[in-house]
Amino acid sequence: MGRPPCCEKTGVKKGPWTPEEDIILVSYIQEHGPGNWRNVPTNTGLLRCSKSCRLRWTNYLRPGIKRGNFTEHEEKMIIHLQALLGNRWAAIASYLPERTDNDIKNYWNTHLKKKLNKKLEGHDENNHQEGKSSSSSSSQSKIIKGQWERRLQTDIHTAKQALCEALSLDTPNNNPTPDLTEEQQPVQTSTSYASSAENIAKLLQNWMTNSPKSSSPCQSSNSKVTQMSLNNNLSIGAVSSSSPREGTVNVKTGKGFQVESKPNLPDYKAENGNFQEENKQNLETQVPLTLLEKWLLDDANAQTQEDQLMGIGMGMAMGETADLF
DNA sequence: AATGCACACAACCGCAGAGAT
DNA sequence: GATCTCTGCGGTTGTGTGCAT
Repeated sequence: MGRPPCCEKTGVKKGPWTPEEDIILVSYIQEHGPGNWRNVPTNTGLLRCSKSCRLRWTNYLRPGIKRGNFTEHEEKMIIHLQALLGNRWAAIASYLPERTDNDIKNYWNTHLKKKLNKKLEGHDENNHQEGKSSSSSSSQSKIIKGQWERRLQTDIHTAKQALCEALSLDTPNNNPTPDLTEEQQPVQTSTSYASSAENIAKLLQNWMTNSPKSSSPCQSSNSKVTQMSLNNNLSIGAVSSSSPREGTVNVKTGKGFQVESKPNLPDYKAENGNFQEENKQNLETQVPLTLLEKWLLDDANAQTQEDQLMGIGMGMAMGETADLF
């Protein structure tokens, strides 16, 4: 049974999103809430694949996303979590609620991987210089591999401790990014979506009134700059809420948000039923965090869980990441 | 000034999981 | 249980930008 494509391949626009498309998408989601992505292109008139709409929303338009440079602390967390979890970017992202998995993945691929490789190469060179016994790269790799297996047993505890420290230092709501200016800092409010919704409303108003001439598709650099500012505007004041709202939403699937959707577009106040993706994220960030913390702290289960860990993150020697710092 | 290259990031693609029917 | 549909995830690609030559 062949799986049907998520959308018709013909007549589907690809490439960078224009601000106009963003506005359309955001306003639609304001009205109907995120979900039912299959209907989004038809209902909005966007010539985009449903998946593209979802991706655009979850990665860039969704409230609560922090963009810009990763802090040193975030970097540490990513490295440790990657060592623990492997390339499970969504899981890693759940510990950094303001970052998307795509962002983390990109950052890993472009920055951290190189950084680690450099570190590892430095290790290799040191090994060459220190011990001339390793005459070939293959024998060295065997040694490294053997070392890794042994070191895993000891370093896993170090990694646990490091991650534990990282987690204790970096609770999302009380750790403003030190590298960012005040303007760049996401505004932390208790009214999670309300403020961001207002910003979206402002954005919509400004865009409608100020840029009627820009309705032509703007590509290249202008488009990018506009998109960035748009994203920033949308993100302001949309940091994770203080506590997950209780409700009837299926947390796992995120479904059920339509129930309380408001038909009136101009009302951008947060509705309980809308933006449950946000709620879902909050919930998901809490649950695995608890589990991990439990895992970190539960030495009694250490051996069993280390066995489980052997199955993940095999590509990364834990000790190597610990050595980074 | 023109060209080429490397890098960073946004977006796409295909697969898998899970719920609904 | 089989099939359909939707969503999420991870890998990969495409494109814009900045820098070096």
